[in-house]
Amino acid sequence: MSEAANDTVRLLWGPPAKPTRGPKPALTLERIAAAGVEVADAEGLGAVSMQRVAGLLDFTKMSLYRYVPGKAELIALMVESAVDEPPRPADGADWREQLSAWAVHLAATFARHPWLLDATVGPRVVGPKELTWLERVVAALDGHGLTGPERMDAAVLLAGHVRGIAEQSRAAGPAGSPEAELLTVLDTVVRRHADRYPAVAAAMADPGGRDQALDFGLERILDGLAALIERRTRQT
Amino acid sequence: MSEAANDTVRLLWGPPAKPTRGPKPALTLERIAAAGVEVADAEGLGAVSMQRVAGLLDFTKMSLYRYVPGKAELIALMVESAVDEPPRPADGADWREQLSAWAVHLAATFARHPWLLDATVGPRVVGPKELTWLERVVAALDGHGLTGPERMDAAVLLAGHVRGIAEQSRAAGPAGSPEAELLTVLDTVVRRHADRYPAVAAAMADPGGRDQALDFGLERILDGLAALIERRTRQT
DNA sequence: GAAAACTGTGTCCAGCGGACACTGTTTGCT
DNA sequence: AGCAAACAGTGTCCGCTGGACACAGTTTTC
Repeated sequence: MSEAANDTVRLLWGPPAKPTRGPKPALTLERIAAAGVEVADAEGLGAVSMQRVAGLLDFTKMSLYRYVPGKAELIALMVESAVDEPPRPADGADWREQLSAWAVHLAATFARHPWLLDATVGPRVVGPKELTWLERVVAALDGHGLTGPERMDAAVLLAGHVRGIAEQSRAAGPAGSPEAELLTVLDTVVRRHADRYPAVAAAMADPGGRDQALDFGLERILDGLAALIERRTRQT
Repeated sequence: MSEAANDTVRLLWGPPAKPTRGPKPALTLERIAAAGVEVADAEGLGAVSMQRVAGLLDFTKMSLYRYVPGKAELIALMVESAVDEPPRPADGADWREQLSAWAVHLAATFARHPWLLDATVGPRVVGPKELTWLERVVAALDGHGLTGPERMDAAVLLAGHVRGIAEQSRAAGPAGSPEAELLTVLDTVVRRHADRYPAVAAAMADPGGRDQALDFGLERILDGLAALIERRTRQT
């Protein structure tokens, strides 16, 4: 195993501390992660630098390296710190209700910490809380005739959808924000080139709330899963 | 409209050139974008810097700023340059076949240029080719009883799935790569904490190819859309 | 009491995106 | 024909980044 991956695993999964000899550390991984989250929440992941985080804690940036091997690991800790515990399945909830609640809760997490979208692109080591999300969705699908890989694929499908929606709703942003402006830019561009993009232009001209995207995709996915499950259980 | 957004729109959508008075430019936006793509293909988006791209063209980095206002715009050009034209719908293909081909082709694009995943996170201005992808998917769903917003939501749903799959298959990576190692790390972690993640552990222990993820999600989504379309058309 | 182990600091470096002043070239206008 | 405006590419400079390293101060163990 590579050094970096090993370090990250130890940080995320390893024992919380070990008594040592020298002076007592003035900081904790939790405080450092929280400071990073604070910066990212306020100004985005791009504003997170060692300097910035250390300054928020009234320390020098190099002192952070006593706790964290590098910036990548810091961000991994921030992710693990910002991610919620997934919702516990309600008593008597069937798989569909469980997955629906799961998706809504995950979308809320992304809404609370939009930088999670940036922090979770690319291959990386996942932490315990993040893995618990996967556990819940796979568990909800247990015993309905799906194979192991199929249950994992279903999880990827759901997570991908929530991610896509979160990305889209971040692109909307609060009114007056630079993000919101991009929507009017898109609108202008599409209207100006309506001949090249007639279907998009027509679809965008249609009235109707645009805030149903999460539910829309969710219902389609769940319908598709239900069809498969019904086929499998009937066949057995 | 903000300056930055305006500049990007002009670069991506504006007229290709305008005759001027001074010396003739030695470079073109196309060559610059191609150089950027070359670097990103070889070493990832992180390796793309003004210095690097300029060096590949045997120019100084500052000369690039004569063509491109900043790095963000360079990356926008790279995206537009790397993205394929979406497949033209085959004659007589129904909506389901069209969307299926669309998704497979998009996944192939991500596989060819994995850095596109990094370059397309966050709010940004989309280019003509990128918008053509949206056009195709919305057009394929025309005339099946879906509202405009629903057609757009379906597009987001499909794109989100393909993205999720591309992310996952990048995390796998070629054998021996640092990415592939992360899979064994995940495997180890899950096995070591099998008591906390029994469902995931069981699902991962199940045999079976893991390369069906794209098709699996795609079929579920298309089944879900088919159910909605059938409901709508029957009702009319 | 001495040595070992550890924390936090200061200094240094290469690389980044970008501002700006500058030289040299090409063009259109008078 | 000549000149001035407009433009291309270069070199220098700045602030910031992540990180290496040596060092001083503190605490524990032998």
